[in-house]
Amino acid sequence: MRRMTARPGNAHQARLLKLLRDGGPNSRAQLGDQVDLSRSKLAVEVDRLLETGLVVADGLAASRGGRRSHNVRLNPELRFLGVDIGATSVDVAVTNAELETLGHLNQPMDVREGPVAVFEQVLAMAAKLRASGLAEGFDGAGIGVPGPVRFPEGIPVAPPIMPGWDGFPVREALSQELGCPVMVDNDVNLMALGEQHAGVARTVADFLCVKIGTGIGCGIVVGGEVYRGTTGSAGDIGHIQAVPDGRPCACGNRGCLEAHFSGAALARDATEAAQQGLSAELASRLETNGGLTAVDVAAAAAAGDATALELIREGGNRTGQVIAGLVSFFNPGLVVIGGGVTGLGHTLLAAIRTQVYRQSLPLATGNLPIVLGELGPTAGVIGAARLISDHLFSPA
Amino acid sequence: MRRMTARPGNAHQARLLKLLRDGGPNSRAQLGDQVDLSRSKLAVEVDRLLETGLVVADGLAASRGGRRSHNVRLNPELRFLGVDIGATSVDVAVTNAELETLGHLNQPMDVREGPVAVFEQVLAMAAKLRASGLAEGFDGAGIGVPGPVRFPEGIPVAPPIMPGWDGFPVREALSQELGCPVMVDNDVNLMALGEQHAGVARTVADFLCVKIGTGIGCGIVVGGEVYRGTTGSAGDIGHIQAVPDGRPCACGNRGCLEAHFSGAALARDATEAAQQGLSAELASRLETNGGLTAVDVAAAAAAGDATALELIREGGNRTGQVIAGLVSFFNPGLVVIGGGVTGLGHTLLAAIRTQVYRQSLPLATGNLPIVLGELGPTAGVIGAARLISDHLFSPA
DNA sequence: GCTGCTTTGTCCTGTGAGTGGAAAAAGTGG
DNA sequence: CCACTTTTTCCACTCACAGGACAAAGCAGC
Repeated sequence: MRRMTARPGNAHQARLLKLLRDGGPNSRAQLGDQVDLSRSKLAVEVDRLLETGLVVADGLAASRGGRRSHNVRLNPELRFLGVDIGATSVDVAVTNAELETLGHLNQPMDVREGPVAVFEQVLAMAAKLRASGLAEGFDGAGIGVPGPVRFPEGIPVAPPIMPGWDGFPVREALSQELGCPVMVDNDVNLMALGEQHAGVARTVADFLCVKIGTGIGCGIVVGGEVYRGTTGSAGDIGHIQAVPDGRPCACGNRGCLEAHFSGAALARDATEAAQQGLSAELASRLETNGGLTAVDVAAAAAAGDATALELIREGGNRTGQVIAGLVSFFNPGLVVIGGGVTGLGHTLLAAIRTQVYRQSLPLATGNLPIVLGELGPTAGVIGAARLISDHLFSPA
Repeated sequence: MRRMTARPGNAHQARLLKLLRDGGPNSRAQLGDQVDLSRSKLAVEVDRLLETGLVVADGLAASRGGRRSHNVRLNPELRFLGVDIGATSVDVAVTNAELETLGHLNQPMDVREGPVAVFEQVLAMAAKLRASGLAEGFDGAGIGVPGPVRFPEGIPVAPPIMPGWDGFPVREALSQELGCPVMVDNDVNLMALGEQHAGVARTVADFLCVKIGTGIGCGIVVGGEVYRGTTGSAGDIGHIQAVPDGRPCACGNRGCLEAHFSGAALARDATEAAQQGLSAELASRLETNGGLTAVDVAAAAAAGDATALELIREGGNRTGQVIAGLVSFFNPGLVVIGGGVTGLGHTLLAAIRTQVYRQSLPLATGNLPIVLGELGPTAGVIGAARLISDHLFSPA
């Protein structure tokens, strides 16, 4: 199949495409109920979309009491590629134009190997998905990287945990390789987009999405739009001071949140505890696996290990303290917690909630849900697909 | 003069009004250069604005090499009222439609006397300004109050420092009394608007405006628009924890920024220091005035008093620490410091800068000016006038 | 003061977006 | 088969707006 290259010709068409993306197949009459256009105008725009091939006819709709309406839907052959590059693993997924995941691969990988090696692997994974018959090609791709991005150009800037990526033209390079439009963003922003599109944040205009993985970051959504800050580093909360004169951090300061709680810090603290003989559970795991990760701590906690629980609780307290500050400042309508350590589950959530509800003022917390993300590891790739579809479904 | 009641009939007219407000008298030709409209269309819209009386002819412009163009300007008889209610004083100013301050009054006053008493005084001040010939009436008024506001309705909600105001229909009541449209907002947001309109933030889309007065608050501007949060309490940074297990705060927690540094806290600490004999300078001022305020501390610091300087420096450090966190999170293009304690000047600013530049990452601070507000005590009233003019100069 | 050139303002017509009514087409339930 | 509903198409009409033609006004040089 030839890849689609069409873009909506005006704001009405863009609106219709997004309705079809978010609401699935729809009758012309139903579409008419949702947009404020006359029937005649709507018919014209739908016809034009059909001509471009972005939208196809899809049989007759159920009757609403009279003549049955003709259904339309986004072309089911459209394919988006969602890529979520984490610090220690990569997720690649294929979606249709309605952003339903058709296939999903996950592989361990170290970002520090640099963009060339990483993208070789990403392209191989994409090829594998294509080979399995899920796609003949891609109409667009969204890429998430674990660091700040100069968004308009799609270029990582000064990423602390991924040296070698600074200034690498990710968007340009991948667009070339994949032969389709590409958008690049911070992985945390994509998680926020994912939860907004298909997760817990569907109905909230202003929310925060805190991702606790190898590092800690925060997606900020203002009025339904991701806010990226002046230089693309908004939401970089890992280096907010959580403990005065606390642990030294890679950034050169002391007491950064990330130095006290994150996947990496948790693994380090757990190993330390195991070596000091504070926890038999952790020690045995350390021996078996030759190392500890956040997953081990989660398992130990689930098994009732007091040390593991305490580590989680303390980390949650630190995180909650920082989030409490952000809540006072930003007054969001929702806080989503996600990322690798969500396995720590309700122990973590409870600690965070306790801090926030205690420290922030009632007006800000009164009606503020603090919840775990709904999409888990797929939030990133769905967000990535959403990113590129938002781009492609906007007037050229 | 009969008050104007007209509003722009469409987005073009709104655009033109704002150009005339921000750029002063302008020729039709110049306006044409700034908006993307054909000359014919422009002429029609300008004529309609002339008909409404919002805009008047203003002679001939200088020649640009050919026929001289006709100038137009906002009706010079339009008057806006800007009211900035602080915790301990009230500012009232009259502006023309170009938001130039024509008259300004300031009076001490305690908000805790409640809305009825306060507005009695505000109305008296407005009447005084009117009586001095500056205005025959008002076409709109903007009101700033020192606490969170449910913005669409113009009603204070759960304001900690102004009991008795909760739920008082400020907008409705004042609109009745003044006989003109009224908009109400948090005083910090208005300061941000003021600095954006006529101060240091004219060219910045995303910035923070930290006001340190009796309390501490922060105006947030995202993409040129004030962000107010889900319940109107965004920017309420006074109760972010600055010192773990620090001083008890009126809100019930410990270590809130406001408990450690603010006009009130500074006065308290200075008094304590004077009583303990730590500073002769402060002690003598305490004796003379029967009490100390932030102004005394500023004066003592200017006179070189070590204790006063240390108080300011410590407060600046605390504030800087909190701001550093906000900078990491929000990645603004500018931070403005304002409010009553700006008298503390560069000692304070230096302390804040040190903290922020040390604690936040280079990508966020690399090109981040941290400056004092340019407008001082007039920022609030100018912001108030700007608020109501933005409202009135938008399509009905 | 006259002449050629530039800019500004006005008038007028053409175009394309969009609305809303009428009528035809396609169903449903009795 | 009939009365009624919904969907779709068709068409005439309105309105916003662009852009060209032309007149008015001003400048600079002679």
